[in-house]
Amino acid sequence: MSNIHDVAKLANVSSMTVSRVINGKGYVKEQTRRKVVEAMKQLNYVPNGLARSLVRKKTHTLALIVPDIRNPFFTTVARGTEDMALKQDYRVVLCNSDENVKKEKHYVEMCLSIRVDGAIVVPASDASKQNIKLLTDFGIPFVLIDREIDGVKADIVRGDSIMGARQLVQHLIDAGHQHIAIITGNLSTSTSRDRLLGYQQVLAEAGLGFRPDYVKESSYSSALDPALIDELLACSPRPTAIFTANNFVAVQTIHFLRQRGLSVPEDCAIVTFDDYDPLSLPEPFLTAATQPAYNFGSLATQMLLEVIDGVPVPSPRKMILQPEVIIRKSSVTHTR
Amino acid sequence: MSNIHDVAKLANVSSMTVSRVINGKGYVKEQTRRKVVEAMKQLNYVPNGLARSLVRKKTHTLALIVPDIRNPFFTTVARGTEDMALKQDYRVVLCNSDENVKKEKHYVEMCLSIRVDGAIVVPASDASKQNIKLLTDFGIPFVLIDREIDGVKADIVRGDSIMGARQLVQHLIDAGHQHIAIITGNLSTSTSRDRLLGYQQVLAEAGLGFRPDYVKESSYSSALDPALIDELLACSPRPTAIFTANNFVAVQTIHFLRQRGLSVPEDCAIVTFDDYDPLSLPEPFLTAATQPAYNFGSLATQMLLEVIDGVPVPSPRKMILQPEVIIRKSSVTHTR
DNA sequence: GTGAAAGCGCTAACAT
DNA sequence: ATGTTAGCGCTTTCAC
Repeated sequence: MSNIHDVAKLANVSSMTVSRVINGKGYVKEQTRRKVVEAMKQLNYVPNGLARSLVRKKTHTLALIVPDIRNPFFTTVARGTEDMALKQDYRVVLCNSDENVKKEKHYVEMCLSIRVDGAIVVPASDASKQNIKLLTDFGIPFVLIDREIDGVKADIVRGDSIMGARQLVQHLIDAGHQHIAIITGNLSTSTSRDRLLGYQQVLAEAGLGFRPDYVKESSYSSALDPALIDELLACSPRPTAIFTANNFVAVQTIHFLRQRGLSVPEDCAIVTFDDYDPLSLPEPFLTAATQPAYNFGSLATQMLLEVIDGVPVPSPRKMILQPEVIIRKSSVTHTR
Repeated sequence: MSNIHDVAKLANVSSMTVSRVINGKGYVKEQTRRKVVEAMKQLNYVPNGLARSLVRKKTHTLALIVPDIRNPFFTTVARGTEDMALKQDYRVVLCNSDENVKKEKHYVEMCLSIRVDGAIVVPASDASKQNIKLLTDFGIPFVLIDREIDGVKADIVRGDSIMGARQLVQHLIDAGHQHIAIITGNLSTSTSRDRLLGYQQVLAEAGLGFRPDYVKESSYSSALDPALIDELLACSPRPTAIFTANNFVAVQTIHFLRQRGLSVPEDCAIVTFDDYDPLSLPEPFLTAATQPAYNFGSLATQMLLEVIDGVPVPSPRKMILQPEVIIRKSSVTHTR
């Protein structure tokens, strides 16, 4: 692989002139320029990005750290990020934390090592605080997506989990449900806490009272423990509806309910946060509070690039996008 | 951000000694080592990966180029790749070609510029040949996944599309279907051609004869044109079953059929290649030839790293994994 | 318009 | 066991 000196030699100029041609700045006589371009072609020259980044102190690389790339929600976030980044000539290194703060730390350290220009992070949990601090300490600009971190002031793009939860639970109450359970995600994430909060608020407002045994904590990404379902079913009275933390939990909940001979929505209605991805269902079934995942990604990237480019903006900036509740069969018993 | 010289100065040693400590090779007196480690901590020192890669001519970075990160199949491939790469201390830059050879080229050029150590590619189409040639020209090791390219000899991990197609179509014939249509992916991909081939083979063997008007070409990732469905329905006799190119096409086909008042499988059975991702369906519906996507990713990465490490292996190596056909409701009319 | 020198932060190779 | 020198491939700065 040839380098800038090879090109310079072949074109009978200095490497500085070649550099000017590559970057299109500084004065170069048209004739010289052509000689150089010709030499570059002949040698199949591709500038070495490493060397360039080293001297310029700019890598044109962003990191996107998400908890689970298999979740369609984050995949869509990734597309939003990638499209926006590409548009502004940045590349994105995709990192998968597995909802694991330690793995997340590994990736943050990688970010430092390869000198990314900025990071977009969906924090694994509140304990991600230490990882965020690393970014701060090293002066790497970042934007959070989806989840706030307790005690961290940072730019963020997220949904309104309280509001989404309120609407979903209100919908159940309107449909006549009085015994509504909830399966939350890991409560060390802000979205889980907010969804629980919205649930509690609406129950209280409806005078339905809060039953701790109707609340089960699970996780957004890992396997749902069927024992939780059994515990809920053993409650008296048995819940007639469940609000699940996200698409993933919903699917598994339905699965376990059916396994136990219960049908949805007749025996138990289900509402959830986050839709399936559009590709997945021939016939959408789940009542869901859907979020504009693609926009989460593209907006966060836009915000990040503004910070990187030194655009003067107030800090921290919080963009809170409203979910849209879509009523489907999983929560509607009677045909209208 | 401090550099190796700062550390050296603080520890009262040369930067070479610091380098030895960082890399844990060469002799360093324990006492010196401790001084250096102390200095590194104090300065929050993180070695500059760019400089290191530049001199070592090794980036410990792989590129994974896939046609669509939103397709669960490729997402799972990505996880397999990432997990295996991480295990061997490589990072993965994820690139999305959008089934678009031009965008793919952009990413290949990026690979050259950032000097990735190797690439894993699901080629967008046969026209990806030129992009593959770029990699070859610059001596960048690569492994293909899923799709062969006409006239390119390269390491590859892929499924057996012919066999999968054969089994799916045979299943339909066994169920009594005589009029079986097919909606293929873009025929400039080898998998599409192979699936069509398997379809034709089995029809011929069953003496059913091949009807060109039963064959429609679509695409794996982009929107299905409903006109294709109308054309199929207008055939005489009307097909009683359709073999679709992949999960994506299947879902859209079912959607359009239902829109036209036909039910699946009663009015028209559906079989397809590639399953949904496990997260997506509370109640799996589609009869599918499923492929071990995670293994595609991890095996390909393993092969690639062997090449990079100069392990002597025969070349090209082809790993062809068998699909598993799972019969579900979309193709079974009668309860047994 | 073009070039020479210096240096980005690191390590390989050769001292000592 | 540690240091010195040179150079990876590029750009910044200043000179001509």
